[in-house]
Formats: sequence, structure tokens, C-alpha cells
Amino acid sequence: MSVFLPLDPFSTEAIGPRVYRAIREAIVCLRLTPGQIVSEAEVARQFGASRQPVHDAFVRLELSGLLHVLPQRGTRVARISPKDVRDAQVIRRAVEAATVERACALRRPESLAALALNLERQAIAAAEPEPHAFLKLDEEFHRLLAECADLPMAWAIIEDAKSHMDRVRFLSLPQTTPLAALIRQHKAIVAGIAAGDWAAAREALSEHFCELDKSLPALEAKYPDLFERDDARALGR
Amino acid sequence: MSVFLPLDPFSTEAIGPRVYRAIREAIVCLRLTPGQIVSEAEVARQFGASRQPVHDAFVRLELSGLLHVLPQRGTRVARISPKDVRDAQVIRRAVEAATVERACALRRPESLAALALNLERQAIAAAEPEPHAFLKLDEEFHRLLAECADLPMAWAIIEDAKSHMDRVRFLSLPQTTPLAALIRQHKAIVAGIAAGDWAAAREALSEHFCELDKSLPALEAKYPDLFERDDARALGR
DNA sequence: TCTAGCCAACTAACATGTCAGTTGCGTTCG
DNA sequence: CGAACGCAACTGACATGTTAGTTGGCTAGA
Repeated sequence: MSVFLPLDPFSTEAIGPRVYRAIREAIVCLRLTPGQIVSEAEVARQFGASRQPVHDAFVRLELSGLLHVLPQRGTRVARISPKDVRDAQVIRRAVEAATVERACALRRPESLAALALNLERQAIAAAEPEPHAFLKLDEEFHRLLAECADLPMAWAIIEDAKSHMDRVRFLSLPQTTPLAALIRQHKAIVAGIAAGDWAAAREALSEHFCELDKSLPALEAKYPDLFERDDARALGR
Repeated sequence: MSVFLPLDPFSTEAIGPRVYRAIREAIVCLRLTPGQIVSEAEVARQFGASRQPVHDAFVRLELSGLLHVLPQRGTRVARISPKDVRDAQVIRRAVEAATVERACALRRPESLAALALNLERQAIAAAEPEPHAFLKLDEEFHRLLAECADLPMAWAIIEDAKSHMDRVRFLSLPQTTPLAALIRQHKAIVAGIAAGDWAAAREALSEHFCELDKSLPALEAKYPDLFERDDARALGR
């Protein structure tokens, strides 16, 4: 049993992007452990593909900061770096605020309808014991926000920042913030956009980012091996 | 005579990153024309390297939106897209504002000293007829800002956004904004950070972004072939 | 003249071969 | 026992071979 979701053998999509998404998903969902060593050849073997598409994926994941490639030595899944998580949050807060601001200015009816539909689905998914469906919808929600602002570049950045924050969220899944609060904030954001009320939307968004920081120190104490130490960059440990 | 700066044959740095930088620089400085077709094999030949490092560079440049790769068909230098330029500006404004805000909070003496030194050099470079030195220092200035805020992620984003804006700037080089105004804004930003006066720094920064928009329509009319048309994505043209 | 079809030449995607650098583990020598 | 050496096994970087998909031009047929 592999840590990667198997590739659909009937898909006509190129292998490269599918391998990339599969590896990324495994990292963000912590099925690839922070700090774990991975090798291009070994991962290629697991996918039944050649090293080339895996190499391309590694290049992209290194750019996102999810992998650390040490030339001629090896590659490891980036440990969770509290600084990186906080920095990603700063970036995301700035970019997503600008996104919401523009969404307020545009108020695209189709995108707002898509957001409303997504909100309904969130309410349903929140009732399930399995959090996976909700997390997927949460991702979709923020993608739709960027679409609503007609800012695809913003989504690329938010997606990257989010990946670092999501690993922490996955780590704290049992004692996570009640989903009801998140949904309430989501609804307030959409309401703000629909009303063209930037201040309200911005306020709701900024609440959305407050939770994470509090849980970080406890998690770091509980799972020290998954966290980056400020010193020591050796391959060992 | 090639559009690429030749690679230093004595460098011990890996070929990949050097090829990447050389291609990127050629695109941003418009020595590779927007819309121009490039091929991995041909570029590799020009560098005297294999296709592999060029391929890796293409992957990264496509992610930045500076290249458009059409699978099995070809790759072309992205035309200047007014929407992309404006979107990049929105992103950069948001991220760089957050950067300056944090720089104001940190007020790192070493980074401020480096900024001060850079400002002096800008004043000297502004006197030269050749704008290249100044543009290099401008790039350095914004990198130092991110360093001052201890936000390396922000610099990666700003660098990407900047590349799209810089192509427009290169296009308008003769009738560009007087450098004196830019330097004045730079000084105001640094003064604001040094004083911990976020409002002042933010104000100076936002002036910094006002120039570009005005020149876009005229440039688009003057060089229609270098600009993205909203329709038509065919390889021809 | 126009059209349909074939084909050569190109592309990037994918696969694999080769290389230099790194590492860790034995072994050998002090 | 411990330090130094050497070697085998690994890594990703780089090189190159192979393939499928696209394109544009030529030609055969109307």
C-alpha cells in the first residue's frame, strides 16, 4: 500500500502533472512525513513511471518549499518550519485581502452563485464525521474567491501558502477549530462581497487567519521530529 | 551573437540555475521578443548544454508566466498581457505593502544600513546615461526590502510579479519616469521604515506603483505584436 | 483551381544512460 | 581502541535516446 493515490491508467492527461499533484497531495496530507527522505528513482518506481516526470514534480515542489533537494545527496520532505508557516500566513493574508477587495469591486454574479453553492455543500459536509470532504470544499472555496476576483495569479500564491498552513491543520485535525466557526466566516466573506462591503469582507477574512498561530507551539512540542530545527541542516537525524 | 549572456565556463555552479537565470534575463530585458518561438533543443544548442537543464528552466519560466509551453507543439515567450501586468501589480502591491509593514516592525539595523548604501549607489547610477546599472540597483533595493522584513517568500513573489512589470518598463525605457522621482520614493520608504512609521512607508510605496498603468495603452498601440490579444491563441501569427 | 490525404520535419513528453559528488561502512594501520 | 583510508551504494545533475502529437507543405485526384 503506497502513500500515493494511484494514477488513473485510462486518463489521457500527461503523466507529469498527475504525478505532481499526487506527490503534493501526499505531502500536504502528511502521508509523506515531514523530514522523510524521498528519491526520484524510488518514487518513479512506485508510480510505474520514469524518473523524468518525477524530477519535474520535484523541481516544482522544491520551489513551493515542500521539498528540500540537496544536490547529489538526496531529497527530503520539508519539515514543518514555524517561520515558514507564519510567513506563508503573512503572504496569504495580504494576497487574499487584495483578492477579496477586488471581488467586492467586481461582484460577478456567476462566481457569487458558485460560492453560494459551495457554502451549501460545506454545511452538508460539516455534518459528516470524516473531515476530508469539508477540507476539499474549503480549498474550492478559496479558489472560487480568486476566481471571483478574476485573479488567477493570486490563487497560485494562495495555494502555495495554504499548503504550508494545511500541513499544520492536518496535524491538529482531532482538536481542530469547530467547522461551524469557519463556515460562519466563509458566509460573512461572501455576504460582504455580495454587498460590495469591503470592510466587512476584510474583517471576516482576517478572523479566518487567527486560529493557526495558537496551535503551533503545542504541536511543535508534541511532534518535535516533524518540525524544522533552527540549527542543524545535516541530512542525518 | 546570441541573445543570451554566455555562461562562465569556469563556474563551479550547476548548469541548470545558470541557464535559468540567463533565459529569464533575456526575456525580461526583451532580448527575447514577446511572442517569439523558442525550442528546448535550439536553446540548449546555443548554450552548448543538453536539453535537460533547459527543460527545467522552461518549467520554471512557464510557472512564472514568462513562457507558454504548448505540449508537442512548441514554446513561445509570453506576449505582454495587459491583464497579467495589472494583476501582477495588484499582487505586488499587496505583498510589498505587507513586507514594508513588517520591515517597519523589525527595523533591522544591518538591513537598513544595506538599504542606505544601496540608495547612495542609486544616486550615482542615476547620473549615468546607461540605465542598466540603475535597474540592477532597483532590483537589489526591493530584494533588500524583503530581507529587511525577513520574508524570503515575499521576495520570490515580488520577483515574479516584477518580471512582468519590468518588461513594460524596458519597452518604455526612452520616455521612462525620471529616475529622480523613483529615488525620492525609495528614500521615503527607507525613511519610513527607519522611523518605524508604517503609514509613511506605505504611502511612499504606493506612489511607486502609479506610473506603469498610464504608459500601457500607448505602448500597446505602438507595439501591437508584443501584446497578447484577448482572443486567438493559435501558434501562428 | 481546389481539396484531401500523405509525409517529412518539427515539437515537448517521456524514458533511460552516464557521471560526479556524497555517504556510510568496513578494513587496515597506527 | 581510534583514526584514516578505500570502496560500494546511493543520490540528483546532466546527457541523450525514443515516442506521440502537431504542423505545414507537397502531391494526387477531382
